[in-house]
Amino acid sequence: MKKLFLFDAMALIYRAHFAFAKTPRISSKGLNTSAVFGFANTILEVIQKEKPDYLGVAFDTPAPTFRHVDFPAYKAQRQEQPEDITVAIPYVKKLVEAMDIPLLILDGYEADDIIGTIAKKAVQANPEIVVYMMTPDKDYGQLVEERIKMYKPAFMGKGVEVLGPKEVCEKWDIQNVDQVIDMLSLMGDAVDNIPGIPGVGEKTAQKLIAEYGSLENLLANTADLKGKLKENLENYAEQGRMSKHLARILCEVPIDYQEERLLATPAKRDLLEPLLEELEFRTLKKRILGEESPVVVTKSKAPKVASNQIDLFASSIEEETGPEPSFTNHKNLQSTAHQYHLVQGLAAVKQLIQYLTRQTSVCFDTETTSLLAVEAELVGISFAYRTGEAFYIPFPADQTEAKELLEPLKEVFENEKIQKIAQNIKYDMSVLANYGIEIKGEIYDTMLAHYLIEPEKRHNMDALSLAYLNYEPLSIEELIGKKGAKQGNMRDVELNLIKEYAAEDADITLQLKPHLDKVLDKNPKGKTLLHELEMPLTRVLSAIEREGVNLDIPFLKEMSNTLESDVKIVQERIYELAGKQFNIASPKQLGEILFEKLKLDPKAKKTKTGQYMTGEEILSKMDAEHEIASKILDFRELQKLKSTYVDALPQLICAKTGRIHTSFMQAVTATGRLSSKDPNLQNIPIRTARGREIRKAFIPRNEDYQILSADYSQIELRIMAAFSQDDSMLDAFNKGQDVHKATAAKVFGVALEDVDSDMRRKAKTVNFGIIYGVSAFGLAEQIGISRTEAKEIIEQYFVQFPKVKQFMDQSIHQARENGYVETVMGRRRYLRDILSANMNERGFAERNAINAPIQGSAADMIKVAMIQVHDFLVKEKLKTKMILTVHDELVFDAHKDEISFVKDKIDHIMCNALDLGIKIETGIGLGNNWLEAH
DNA sequence: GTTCTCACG
DNA sequence: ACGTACGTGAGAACA
Repeated sequence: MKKLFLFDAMALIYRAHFAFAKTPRISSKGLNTSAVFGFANTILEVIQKEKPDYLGVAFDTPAPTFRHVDFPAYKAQRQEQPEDITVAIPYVKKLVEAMDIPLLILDGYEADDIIGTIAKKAVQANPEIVVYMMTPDKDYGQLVEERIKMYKPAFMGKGVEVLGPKEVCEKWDIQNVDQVIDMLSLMGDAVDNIPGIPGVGEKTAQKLIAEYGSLENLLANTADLKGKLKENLENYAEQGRMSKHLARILCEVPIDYQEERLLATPAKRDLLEPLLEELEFRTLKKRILGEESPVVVTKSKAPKVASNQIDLFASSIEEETGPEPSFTNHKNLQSTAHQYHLVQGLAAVKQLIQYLTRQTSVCFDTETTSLLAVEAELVGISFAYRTGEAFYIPFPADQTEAKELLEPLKEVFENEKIQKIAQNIKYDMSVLANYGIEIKGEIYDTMLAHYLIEPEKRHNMDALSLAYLNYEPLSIEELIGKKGAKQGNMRDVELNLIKEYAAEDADITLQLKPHLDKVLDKNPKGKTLLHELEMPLTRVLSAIEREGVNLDIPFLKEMSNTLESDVKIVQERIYELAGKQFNIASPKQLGEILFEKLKLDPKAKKTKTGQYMTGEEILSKMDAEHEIASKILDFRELQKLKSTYVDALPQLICAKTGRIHTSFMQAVTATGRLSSKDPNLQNIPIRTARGREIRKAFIPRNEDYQILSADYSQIELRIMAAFSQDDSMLDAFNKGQDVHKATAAKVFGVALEDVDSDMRRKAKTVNFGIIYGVSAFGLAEQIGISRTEAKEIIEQYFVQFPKVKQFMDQSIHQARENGYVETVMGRRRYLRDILSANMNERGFAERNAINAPIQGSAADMIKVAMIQVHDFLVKEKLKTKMILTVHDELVFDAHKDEISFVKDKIDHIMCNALDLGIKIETGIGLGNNWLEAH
């Protein structure tokens, strides 16, 4: 058998161009050679591997085709041809000429029509010939027959895909290849702007074609159907017929089939050599011209057929999820009589203490002047120990007097035998700590109890009261007004009103506890998490927050000045480039300048609200096109650093302590992580050189101290390895290998020492992707490769790490069975959309099913470590203090005399916090600021 | 108050 | 057919 290879040049050029979108090949003269390079590579690979007997390259022409004439909107919506492609086309033509391959071009016809015609004529003329159509375009499926096949070139040295009639039918799930046209006429084709029938996609089209065989037969029998589908088929019947007309590849192009013209011949060395030199394709040149005869006419084996690709998240679940679980054991407090007492004066307080100290469990709530615990002054405290009754103690504004009144209450708060219940107890704990009172004994936080029951719901007291007690408590707004400038002060609230409010809060919190316990008792792990993890952690967090962090203010002031002048310079340049002044920080104005005034290529669609997208991703793609793009990125970076960090942080220094005190939120994230706010100290810059500088402002309390930072190495990936028990991955970690490198070696099928930086980079991204619940699309976006290539990499990953795939499937399966997934310690995340018929929702839930146990287990681990490290520092009465936690990192203000001792102990605790059956490692650094400590 | 953009793990 | 990696918080613009 002889082989004829026909190339669809434009389709291959587009494919190559976008495959290199993120890291284009640029020649020293600034020419983007990605498309030419990709095309050359493809053609060369085919020649060397397949040794074709006949070759031809088909091009489209700018002249209108019958499709344009019959349907004016044809390809109208296609984005304008990228400049880089326009420039590439003449080079591709030159290349084809130099290789002495015939160009197949005819005005009024597209490449697919030409290829179709030649293919059909070739097999008719020569019974000894097999035609391979080189194209990534699925429409060619309609032309396939026994001796006409589609040949999809593949990247990365992976197997190519050859599609005969059987494969095409399988791919589309149809009976014969003619139905490819029917499929396209129904579902349409966005690329070619074939409209299709509204509301009909691949799945619906498959069903319809399976039943009716063809578009015509379907349209003749719409009476069988019902609903919207019927309506659309009837209303858009004509559009469907037009679509079919457009989708059909014309095999009667008026050209002759001259076999001898297509015969493969050696390249024209004198033309090819200078061309490759000009394009700076040095290695390619060696590959082609190094050999005597690059195009060899020989017999060859049939190409291998690649296995069918796997749809990662294919699922047949169609059912809707059931109703949300709700709590029905309501009791209406409004009808319940209550007694709220005002307790004024030392004598009355002492009397109350008599009652309180007889209890094993007491609920309390503090009223203060500020939401910031470090600055808050006590206005009152309420207590409750039995339902329907509560006590409110007002405190004098004079702080000395307040302390005096508070002193006897130590008997309650510092009593080890009394359990203290409160809503968001960390706040009350911190406020009381300001007055020298430590809450001892067991603590119970209704907010955290509910967080462990339903992490994604709201956990404020009003919501809990409504959900569990069917009662809407007095709102704080009724007392002091809404948040903001107009908000009043707790101190100014009338005594009887604040008594009702405060006492009620304690009463309700007390009543919530048994309801929450009842739910938690059904989940013993959740109960353990509350008492053994979250509650002890609350004390640690309170201590960290109160400790605060020292900031180098003069340094930040200096940095602010520098940033200000730099912003001005960049801003002036942008105005100059734009030709007018405008608000650069306004995405709306910026979009208009960029895409309307300067007419730059918007690269992406608009946002939902009809605005141009001007995000980092878009602008970086544009920076080759226009200087303004990179200047705007500079402006954004500088502006962000200045406003969010450099200028904002000094404002938040506490007057009392001279340090900054963040709040670590313990009941916010869906996965079990902490979050940090006011200020957020978990997103201090580190990725860019300029941003990183800000970390120099985080300094030890004085010269006797240093900053010590300890972070887990690859913690989420290790957890993934432990969960999946994948031998290769466990092995890499236990041998202390560079996992990303090891992954690259496996996925790209090379020896460990042959992994280059690009392969490692890709493998690293894939590893992250796995943790997030990969999609080919997401991975392609992330590393700037084609979706096909991404899909291949993912497939290869799962071949190499089969148990990882198994783990992912298992997680999703578990979520479907139970409605939730859980971490090592049993922290749950409910995934109500896991059975949703909506692909989007379900896909989201499925990715969460994979990610939540991993991210959440890492959170469990660092929380255990924090508790143990804190206990150690306290027990040893060390001066070293924990001051921050950033998901996988702990930061300490470490006394120099203690460093050597503390460092090893911290490392040991972190590495052994949880035993997952895998080696855990940390990185520990020291320095005179946070940046140096890394 | 919502949207966009961008900082972190 | 759709939109697409997981989890956060903050500042500025705009409605």
